[in-house]
Amino acid sequence: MTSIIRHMKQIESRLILGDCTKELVTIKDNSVNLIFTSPPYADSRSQTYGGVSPDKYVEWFLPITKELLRVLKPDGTFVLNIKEKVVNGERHTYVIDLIQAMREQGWLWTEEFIWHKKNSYPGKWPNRFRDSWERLLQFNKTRKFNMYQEEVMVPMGEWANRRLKNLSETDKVRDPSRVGSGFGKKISNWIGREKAYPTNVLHMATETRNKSHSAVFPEDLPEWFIKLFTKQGDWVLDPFMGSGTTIRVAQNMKRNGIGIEILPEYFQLAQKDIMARANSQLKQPVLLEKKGKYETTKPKRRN
Amino acid sequence: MTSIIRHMKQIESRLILGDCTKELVTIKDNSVNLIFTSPPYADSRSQTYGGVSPDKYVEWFLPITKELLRVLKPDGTFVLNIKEKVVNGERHTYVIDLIQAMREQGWLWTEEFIWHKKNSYPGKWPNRFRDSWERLLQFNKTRKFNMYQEEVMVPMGEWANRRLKNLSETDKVRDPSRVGSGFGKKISNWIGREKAYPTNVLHMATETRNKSHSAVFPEDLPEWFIKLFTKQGDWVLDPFMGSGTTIRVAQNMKRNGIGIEILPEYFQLAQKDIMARANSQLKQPVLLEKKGKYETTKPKRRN
DNA sequence: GTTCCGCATGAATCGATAG
DNA sequence: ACTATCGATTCATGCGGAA
Repeated sequence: MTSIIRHMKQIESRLILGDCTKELVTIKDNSVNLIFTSPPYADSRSQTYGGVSPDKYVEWFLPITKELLRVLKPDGTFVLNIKEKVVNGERHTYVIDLIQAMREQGWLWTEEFIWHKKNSYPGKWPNRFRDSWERLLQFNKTRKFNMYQEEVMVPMGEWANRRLKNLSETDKVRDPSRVGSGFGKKISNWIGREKAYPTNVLHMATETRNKSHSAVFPEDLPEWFIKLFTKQGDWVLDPFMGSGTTIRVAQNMKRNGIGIEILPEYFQLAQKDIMARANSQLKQPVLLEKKGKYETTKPKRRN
Repeated sequence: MTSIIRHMKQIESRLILGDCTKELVTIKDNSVNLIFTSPPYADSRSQTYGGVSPDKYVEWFLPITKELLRVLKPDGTFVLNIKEKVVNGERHTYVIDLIQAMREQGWLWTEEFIWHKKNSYPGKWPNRFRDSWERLLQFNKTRKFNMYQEEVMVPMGEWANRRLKNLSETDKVRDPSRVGSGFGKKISNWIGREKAYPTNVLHMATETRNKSHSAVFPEDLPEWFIKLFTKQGDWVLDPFMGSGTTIRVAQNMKRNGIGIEILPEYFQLAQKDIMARANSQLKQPVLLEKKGKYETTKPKRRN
């Protein structure tokens, strides 16, 4: 089943109930600007998703990434939030295996961001501390991808105020590094700046807001990447939509969204939420289409 | 050339000038409790180390890890500080290749800690932000390894921080930000208060103190792992000693040390520093032995 | 002694330009 | 075309001198 929710300014959210291994074929080649997703981790959430065994994870995921490679625009980006499971006391290698296999498919592994989960659960095991970070793997199709770095700049700290008060003579000229790295500094360049570029470590708390879905990331996370890699009117895809965080954020940021979810409960949650937001934002959202062999929700149509 | 510096309580630091691919054979099987090292990264420091090309990195490193596997005690731990280079806009895979190759050698990849470099270099590029983290890969020989988790406990989060801040404002005690990071030396001040186990994300600044060696990590880093994986009298090995940070910290913490360094300049720095500390601590350090084909430093003997 | 403040420094990377 | 060098980007930290 597919719902297409049209918002103002021709922005729409297309929600698909189904298995992304099958539903991705309905998406056109080179049509998506950003894929942001957090697939079911191996063997986890087994009660909800059926679980994929760690040993078969790559085999299971590769046909999907192949389709993602097809639908992504050449200047688009794929951000994959993933974490390997500990199996029998050892970190399983399916994530690094996946990176290598995706490179063979043609993906470029351009970056690995770290999501530091500031408020991760307390707890430890006899041979292990709490795991409070996850990988955000960035893949691209080409080296010329769009990146809107200014959009995620952060306010400069107090440092600027303190440092820029009194400029010495060396500050006014470029001061080259002495170790031959070619790295230098020119302090006077910073005058008047209010913002600084971030790093590839993201400090964000986990969110517990949406209790009906077992694997929610904070809205900040997709928001940051949507800002960084898309502009208004672009297309954002989440093939493992869950309760719809990514697509909802995309909607709020005036990006078109395509979300695919296999489980009816989550699909309905996402649909309800996104319709409600469209409602409150627009006063005239339109549920354009709804079709499929099996109707799992009551038809919903407002104004 | 080898120097053996004996400290009080039978603690000694054995410093070896030479190539670790050759010198490791002098170390007995199953004799080391912790290996903590930061090998030269691919292609970096080429002016000093000759540089290993990313494509040949695994091939170059594997014979060394094989020896390390031999000398490590069954309940010991190997912590490898490493980072992949960006080559032609893409993260090179030599680090993940290495993990896989080491597993085939018999290593268990038990954990990956993240070192978040709070003060990483400035700079951004058209398609990349500053890289402000590094991997600390934990490998083990068996699943039953020693881990002294209580030794690295940190004050409880918010609660303790707030309390600490109030204290410091009224009493002007100390810089609270250091304590907040949880990994400083001031933790001992808070014994008896509420403590929590840390996570696998370590927030530490890179060090700018040691001007003669270009690639120093902060002392806090080896200190944390030495606390976690060894007790007094244990043996710590660093096959890429550099200017001796790991062995120096081990010495201060009353662990025996073995450090191997190929470059005479760094070796001498390490030796001088470790002798000096032994001197100041003990009043009676003994330089027990010094032998080798080539003497690169003047014999040094103090009592 | 202690606090304050200026200052040099560093496992970097990309694209343009030169050889 | 292919490789080597160069310039640009920009900030937390510890140290040391000053107050």
